[in-house]
Amino acid sequence: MRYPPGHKEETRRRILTEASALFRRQGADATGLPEVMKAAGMTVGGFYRHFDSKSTLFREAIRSSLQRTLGFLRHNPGRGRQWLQSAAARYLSREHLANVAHGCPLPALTPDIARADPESRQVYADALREIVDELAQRMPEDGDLPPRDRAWAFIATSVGGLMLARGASDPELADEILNACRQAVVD
Amino acid sequence: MRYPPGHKEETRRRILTEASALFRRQGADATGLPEVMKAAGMTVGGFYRHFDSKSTLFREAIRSSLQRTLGFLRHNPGRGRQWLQSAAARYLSREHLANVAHGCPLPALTPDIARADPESRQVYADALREIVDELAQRMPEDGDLPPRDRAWAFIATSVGGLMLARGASDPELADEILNACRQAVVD
DNA sequence: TGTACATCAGTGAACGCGCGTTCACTGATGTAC
DNA sequence: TGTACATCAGTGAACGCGCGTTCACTGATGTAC
Repeated sequence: MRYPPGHKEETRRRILTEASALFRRQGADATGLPEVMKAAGMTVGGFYRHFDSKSTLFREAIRSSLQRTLGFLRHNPGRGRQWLQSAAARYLSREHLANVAHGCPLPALTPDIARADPESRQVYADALREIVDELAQRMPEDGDLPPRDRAWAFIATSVGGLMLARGASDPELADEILNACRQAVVD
Repeated sequence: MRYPPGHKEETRRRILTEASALFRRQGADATGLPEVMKAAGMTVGGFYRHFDSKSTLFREAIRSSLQRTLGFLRHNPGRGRQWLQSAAARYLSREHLANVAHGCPLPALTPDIARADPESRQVYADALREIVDELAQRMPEDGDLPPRDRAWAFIATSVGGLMLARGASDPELADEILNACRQAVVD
């Protein structure tokens, strides 16, 4: 072969990274393959050496970005109330609000996923289960509800809050939403 | 004129209704004007007698569907814990889960709105303020946080929970999310 | 060591298609005189 | 009362454009003998 070993894998990874960012920023339908390939430093013809179709690319982008989110959760040390507070502060921050392209895919892409093919939704459901399992273990002991249910509520409030704040044109309104949700998730 | 009085307004309303449903079901980018006009029983050429552009249509669809959601909130009688319980039971139900086209636009379209033009985001922000005002008045007295903050958390958990549940391909997983959020929002 | 051929990641033009928007036209009714 | 013209919601073909996908080709390297 005329390329060093690992070259193809590296190219595939680069396409996936760029596509994943563009999908989150613009939505899946508004992002064209020519644009993705240009961002990866190639022309569009080469795409099909790496992926079967645009929907396969979307599926793999979901998979890799959700695994990245899971990685962040696992990397954040500790548990209990303190862990929750720190996780919420990071997730519901102005930085995360502004950084759609490299942030959690859930607030940016969940509606696109809900409209996607069954295989993509399966990838999403599997990753969501891993995320809720991880969170359930980190939940504080107190509370009437089982940890897993509190974990779901934490995810829903965080994802919903960040997403709603991103829609608001007014930064003050966005801040108000982020602050309220940050306080609510730690009780 | 060759059409009875009110005919044009009625046509405009019909286009808006159909567009609003299609946007929620398929996303704004995946919904074409020919499709919208066909759903309204017309051909595409007539569209521009009623709206300036597709983005204007999107903006008006957001406005009308968010006003509808606000209408449902206002119509639901009572306040306090009971009101919250009943609102959550309706919002986080299997019926609402399955009925994307005629349900609340927030879980279906917020990412599309976040990517839209400033005018559309302004319409969204204004409606969101009306919704949180309405909810804050209905919140139970108890709790450490101000009613408005609890209202934001209620919205975020409800919208986030419904959206996340819609993404899951597995109905059991979806039910688990809905149940957990329903219990969490009433404390 | 030299030569012929195979491999295959990537190029770039081409395909059919549906998009948002424009526009000349239709035809039923209202208005002017 | 009758006729000529204006109005305007809606039609349907056309426009330029970018999409997802295909495909003949390139050219550097590996392999066979």
